[in-house]
Amino acid sequence: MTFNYLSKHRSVLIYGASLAALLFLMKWLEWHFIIVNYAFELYAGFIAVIFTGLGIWLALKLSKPKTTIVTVEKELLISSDTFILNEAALTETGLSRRELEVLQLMAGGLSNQEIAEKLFVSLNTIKTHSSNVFEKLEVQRRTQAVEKAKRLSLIP
Amino acid sequence: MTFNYLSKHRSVLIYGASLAALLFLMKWLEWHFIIVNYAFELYAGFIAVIFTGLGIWLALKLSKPKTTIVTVEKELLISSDTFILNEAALTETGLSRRELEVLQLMAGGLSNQEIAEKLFVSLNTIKTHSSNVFEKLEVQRRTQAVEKAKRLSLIP
DNA sequence: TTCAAAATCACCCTAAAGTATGAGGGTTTA
DNA sequence: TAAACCCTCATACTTTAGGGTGATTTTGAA
Repeated sequence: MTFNYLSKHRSVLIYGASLAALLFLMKWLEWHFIIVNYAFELYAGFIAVIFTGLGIWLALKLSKPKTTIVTVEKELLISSDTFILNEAALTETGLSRRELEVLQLMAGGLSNQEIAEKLFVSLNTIKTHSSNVFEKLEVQRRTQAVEKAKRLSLIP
Repeated sequence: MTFNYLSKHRSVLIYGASLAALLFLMKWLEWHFIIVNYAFELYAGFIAVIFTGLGIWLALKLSKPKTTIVTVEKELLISSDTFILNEAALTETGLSRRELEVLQLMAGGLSNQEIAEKLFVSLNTIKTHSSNVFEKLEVQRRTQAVEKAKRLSLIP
């Protein structure tokens, strides 16, 4: 902002200085070569061209850039695969780390036996865990547990 | 494009005409009031100011608007709840209408007994259907069936 | 160090799920 | 009309899931 204002002022000053300088040049020429009379039109044309250029330069310098804002809407796919665990729901349900782990494998379609093998624990342990999961999620079956867990964003 | 070019041309023509007219005016003034000698600076200043203005006008007329492209990313939720059944996958798996129906209820977390009651058929019928579903989806358990069905967009 | 969860495992029992086979009745299609 | 599905149901059997109880060991925080 401040820079813009300064540059604006400088441009005007430079323009004024140029005008003054040219007039002095004219005066000087008038006294040294008496050609004012028979070449007035030439001088006028010369000044006209010069100051037209100056005007153009001034205008370009001072004019605010005409900005055409083109709004391009860009589609952003959300949610699709950006999974963020719902910490709030997790703490509210009171699911432990291990229980969440079992729940995830459950959602993957694994049987309790397969989960047990994957986690290197006994089948009974998984049964205990899954029972706890059902209780904490307030459901009766694993399919319901998976469905609810997905709704709560506990699993992708 | 063509309009722009024409307008450009017209501006240049107007500028040239103005210049010529001013020179003629000068000439006329020179002949009618012999004030050329003692007011040369005044004339020069006059011409300078006039053509500065002309230059500014020209520049503003000719300068192309600077186009700034602003990309605005607009979040668009897609898919989230716009479910479209994957007909291709449906025909490929060879699932019948009833089997798909059972699959949907299965995904809702219903037990076979509940599905049977909802569809007013016997538990055995649902067992048969679900067995067929598992076979056609090439899975062993209902949780796997639900998972695969969702992947194939057979169910929301 | 102590105490409370959390994790582990074992039994027992019931319920639900899944497999296999057969069979009757309905619709569609070559 | 026969073949090919589809829907229905039954019976019998096996497997898996789930509920209940109790116990031991780990672990993390006060």
